[in-house]
Amino acid sequence: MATAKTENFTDDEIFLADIAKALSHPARIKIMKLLSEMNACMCGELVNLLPLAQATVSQHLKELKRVGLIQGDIDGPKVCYCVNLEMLQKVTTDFQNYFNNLNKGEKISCKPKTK
Amino acid sequence: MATAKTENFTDDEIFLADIAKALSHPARIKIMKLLSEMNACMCGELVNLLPLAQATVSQHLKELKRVGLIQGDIDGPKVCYCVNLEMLQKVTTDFQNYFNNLNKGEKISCKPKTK
DNA sequence: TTTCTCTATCGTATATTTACGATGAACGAT
DNA sequence: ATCGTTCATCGTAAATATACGATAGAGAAA
Repeated sequence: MATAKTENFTDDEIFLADIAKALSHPARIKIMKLLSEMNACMCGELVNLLPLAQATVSQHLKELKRVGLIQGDIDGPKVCYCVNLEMLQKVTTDFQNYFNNLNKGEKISCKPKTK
Repeated sequence: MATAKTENFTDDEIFLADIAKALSHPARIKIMKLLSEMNACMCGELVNLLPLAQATVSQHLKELKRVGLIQGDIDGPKVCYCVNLEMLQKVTTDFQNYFNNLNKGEKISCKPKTK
């Protein structure tokens, strides 16, 4: 026992945390929804559907692109964004496994006296 | 069309983003795992299992408590932390629904020319 | 070519996050 | 009462995130 202390986090832990970070803003949660509903969507359309300036939307898109959740195709002056299906499925199963394992181990909780 | 623009985000979007934020650090991903594996755990044990100072671990625990993913019971000078099962199950199904809906809408992706 | 549209990036301001040492409060044990 | 243990909080420094206006570049359209 008492291993770690200087030991770093695992790749899995870092991956899950990074995806969670990419989804840690309501705008990015919504962008994912919008992109999936519309199949694909220009950046400008997203700007119209969000209460944010164009530069800000572009930044959020960049963060989602960073982790691979979406991709953007240049189409003339426009950019067509869409969900990256492969990554989405990996993320879906990875989080499902993570949450299911958390549920598994737990049988007894602490006393109700929550601090 | 082109509704929104000043419209705020929905409660659902804010909730998912907030949970994602709580899980957006490897230490917090790991703390959830450790608490579920050990059923319940003193703060000091977590400190020994993480490459972080006691004050920092306490901060991470606070963030997880903030969104209700864990709870802590005072037991004399110690505090016994554990996963909040009800919240965990809500979060599990909420994220499952979110990801499944994202997968549903998508059939066609953009051209491969990812920018 | 000039102009227009679309989007990424720059610059910047503000707020939040992360991390740690130090301190203090709560409690058990002596 | 005093001491040791456990943990939260304070103070603080550095890094990161969020937001926007302004600008620049890449094409389409004229």
